Amino acid sequence: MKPCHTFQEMRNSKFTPDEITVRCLLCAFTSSNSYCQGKQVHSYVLKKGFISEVSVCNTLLTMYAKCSDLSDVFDIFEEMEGIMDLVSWNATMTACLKHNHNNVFGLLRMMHCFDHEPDHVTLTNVLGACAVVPSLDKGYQVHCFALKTGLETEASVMNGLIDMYTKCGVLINAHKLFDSFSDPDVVSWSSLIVGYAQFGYGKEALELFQTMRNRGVKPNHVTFVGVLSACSRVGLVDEGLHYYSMMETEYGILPTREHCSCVVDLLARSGRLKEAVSFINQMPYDPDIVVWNTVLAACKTHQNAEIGRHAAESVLRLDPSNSSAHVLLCNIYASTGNWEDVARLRKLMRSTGVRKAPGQSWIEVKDGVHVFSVEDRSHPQMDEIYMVLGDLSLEMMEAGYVPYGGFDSFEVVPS
DNA sequence: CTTGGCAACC
Repeated sequence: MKPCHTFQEMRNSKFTPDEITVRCLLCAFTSSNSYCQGKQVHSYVLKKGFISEVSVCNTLLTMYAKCSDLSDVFDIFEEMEGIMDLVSWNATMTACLKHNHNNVFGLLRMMHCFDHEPDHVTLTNVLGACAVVPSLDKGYQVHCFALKTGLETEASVMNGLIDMYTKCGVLINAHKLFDSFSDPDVVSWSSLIVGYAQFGYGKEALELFQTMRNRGVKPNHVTFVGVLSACSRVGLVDEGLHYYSMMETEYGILPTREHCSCVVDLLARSGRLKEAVSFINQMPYDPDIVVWNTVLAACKTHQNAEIGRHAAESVLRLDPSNSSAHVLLCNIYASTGNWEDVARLRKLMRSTGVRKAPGQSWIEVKDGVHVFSVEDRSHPQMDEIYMVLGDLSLEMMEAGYVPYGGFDSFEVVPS
């Protein structure tokens, strides 16, 4: 029986729907992602005057956050002045975080002005926002607040802190916090494993995975993404393939698209390019741009023109304006002396106006964000920055560092 | 019967 039919039947009966009925309906439409039906309930809510009920508004906020965009969420939120409670603030923050809107900190300041005290849901959201920037400065402030209020003991806050420190690259803090946690769950373990894997500590990640299993915590699909990428980073290809099959046979977890991408990365990065392509051909998903880009990058490293050409052409079929695939394909044609195709591709790029998007990086210093892009020398302290950069580059080379892609792509001073 | 299925490949 569908919720809308039950609702219709109820309206024809002697029972009158109340705000609880409405909330249940909204929950149902939120989980089935039914925007149109959710909107109809919204109209009903307005007609029957339930809009003055704060819990109904909160459920509306959640429904729009899941089924629509932020403008619908803010429309409701702005109409709620005077009746909003802690849940309203939290639901709106969750919506901002979900839609990558950078207003979580603004909402935190606003809720403070409205005399609402943050709870563990608020802190979990704010920590999530610290992790995406990422901002260690703000993260430390939230950590202090969590200690002061005792919210640190809350599992979601603890996991949020572990994830925040991981994303900020301070694995020591993440691990310390993890050790102080009496009862780490699958999320805590996975955050740490993924963190170690991402920063290149594959061995440590795999050791953590082993300890986790020994302690009887059941890994899930996210844990395995971490495990597979850990294997990929340190070149443990056969171990990675072993974990990939273990995932299904021992834990009954069916591989998602992410797991398949990890296996492609695992094979391609180590130079087993043919196997990577045959894995792509037999995996249960249509290959997307991510997997072909992975293969393409690996072909560049391992100097494989034949598969590289296939990968680049596949990327361009899915995204005809992909500039880096154009450039790499050009290089592949050139490396095999295929000058006709080089000329053809260069002409095509000029006529379609495909240009390489400039790379950007940024760093947060105190309360300002400093942005840098290629060949941009507009920063007021540029001379000092390049002096330090030059020293660092020398030190790195003396230590034996060879940049990815070789020295020809390594520029100390822009031309 | 109102906020959280938190953590994820390049």
